[in-house]
Amino acid sequence: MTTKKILGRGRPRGFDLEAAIATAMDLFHQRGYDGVGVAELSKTIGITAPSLYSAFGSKCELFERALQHYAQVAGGWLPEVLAIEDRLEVVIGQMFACAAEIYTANPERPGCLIIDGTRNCTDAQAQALTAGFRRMTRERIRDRIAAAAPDLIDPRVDALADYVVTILVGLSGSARDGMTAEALQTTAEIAAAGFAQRLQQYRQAQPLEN
Amino acid sequence: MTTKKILGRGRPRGFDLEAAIATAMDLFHQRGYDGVGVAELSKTIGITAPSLYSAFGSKCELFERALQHYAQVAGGWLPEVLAIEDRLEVVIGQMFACAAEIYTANPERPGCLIIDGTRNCTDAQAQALTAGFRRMTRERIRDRIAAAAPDLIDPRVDALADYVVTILVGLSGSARDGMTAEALQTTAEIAAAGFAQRLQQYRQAQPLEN
DNA sequence: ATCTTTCTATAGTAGTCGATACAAAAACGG
DNA sequence: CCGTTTTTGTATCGACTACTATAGAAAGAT
Repeated sequence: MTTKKILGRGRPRGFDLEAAIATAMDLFHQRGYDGVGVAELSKTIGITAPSLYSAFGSKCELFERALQHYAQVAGGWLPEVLAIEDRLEVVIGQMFACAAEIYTANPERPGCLIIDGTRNCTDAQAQALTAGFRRMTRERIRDRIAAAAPDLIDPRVDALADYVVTILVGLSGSARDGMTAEALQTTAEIAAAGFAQRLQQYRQAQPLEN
Repeated sequence: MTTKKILGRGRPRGFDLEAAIATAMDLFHQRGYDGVGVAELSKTIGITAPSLYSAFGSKCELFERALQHYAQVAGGWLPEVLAIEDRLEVVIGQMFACAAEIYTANPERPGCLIIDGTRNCTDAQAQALTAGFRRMTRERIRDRIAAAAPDLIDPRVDALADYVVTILVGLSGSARDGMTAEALQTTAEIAAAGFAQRLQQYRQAQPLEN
C-alpha cells in the first residue's frame, strides 16, 4: 500500500504566508470558524496540515491572523469613514451605506467576518477573538460620537453607539441571509435617518429629560 | 468489560414527546444546530440515541419539530403583535420592543432561534428549514405593511419589510453578542422611530418620487 | 402462562475533527 | 563534500460526529 511516489517529498518550497492568511480569511468569512476545517484550509492554501501547524501554531491562531488581516484590509473602510470630518449624521450615514455595499460586494463572502465569523461557534477562544474586535470597533464608534457631540451625556452616547452596532449586525446578518445589495442599501438609509432623528432629539432636549 | 447492570435494560417507559421537543429547542436555541450533537440531545432529553432516532427520524427532523414548536410558543408574540389594530408605526414599534424584550428575556437563550439557529451551519437541510420560516415571517410583515398602507407601491412596501427584518436580525445578533436588555430596548425605539419617519415620508411623497 | 409487539440499551458503523510523531528530502554552513 | 537545520509528506492519533444493527426486557393480548 505504500505508494512510492517520493517525488517532491519534503521539498521545502516555502509558501507565501500573507497569501495563506488571505486564503484562510476568505474561507473563514464564507463559512465561519467551525464551518471550515484544517483539512480544507491546508488544501486550499496549498500546504499540508503539519506545515500549517508549524507556521501558525493552531487553527485558532491562524484565525487570529486572518482576523487581523481582515481588520486591516477588508475592514479598513470603517476607520476611514470614522475619520470623515463632517456632521455626525453624515458620517453615520456613510458608515451604513459603506457597510451595506461591502457586505454584499462579494456574494461568496457576505456580511462581516468579525460580526458573524464565530456565531454558534463551539471554540471559546475563537469567540473571544471576534468579541475583542467587536468591542474595539464599538469603542471607536462611541468615541467618534462623543467627539462629535461633546455635550451629550454618557448614557445617550452609549445608546447611539449600541444602535449603530446593532444596525451593523443587522446589515451583516441580512447580507448573509441573501438580501440584495439594493434592499440593504435602502435599509441602511432608513437606519441612518433614524440615527439622525434621535441625535437631533437628544441634542435639543439635552438638559431636560432623564 | 461488559457491565452487567441489566437493571432497567429495555424497560419501555415512554417519554414525553413534547417535553423532549421543548428540551431540544432550548439546546438548539443556545448553541445553534451544529453546536449541539445528538449525544447531548439524547442525554438532556433523557433517552438514548436509538430512541431519539426512532422517535424523530434524524437530528434534522428533530430540529424541524423544535422550530415548529418555537414558532408556535416562543415566536407566538409576532403574529400577536401583527394582529394589533392600530397605526402601523405603533405596530412596528411594539414589534421591535417585544423583540428586544424577548431576545434578552433568558440570558441562556438570547436572540431568535429562527434568525440565528443555523448561522455558519454546515447542514444545508437545516439551513433551508430556518430560511423557510424567515421567508414566511417576512411575508407576514410585508402583508401587514401592505394592509396598513394600501396606497404604497410595492417596492416601498418591500423596502419597509426588508428594513424591519434587518432590524430584527440586528436585535437578535446583538442579544447574542451580550447586549443588555436596556440597550437593546433603546435601540429598538430608535429603529421604530426610523421606520415611522420613512413611512410618513413615503406616504406624503407617494406620487412624486421614484 | 405464553406469544407478540414495542421500546430500550449496548455496542459499533464509517467518517471527520483538530493536532502530531516520525522520517525523508532539500537548503545551508563549513 | 559532509553535517546540521529546516521543511516537508505520510500516516496516524484520540476524540468526536450522525447514525444504526442487534438483541434483551417490559407491556399487552390471547
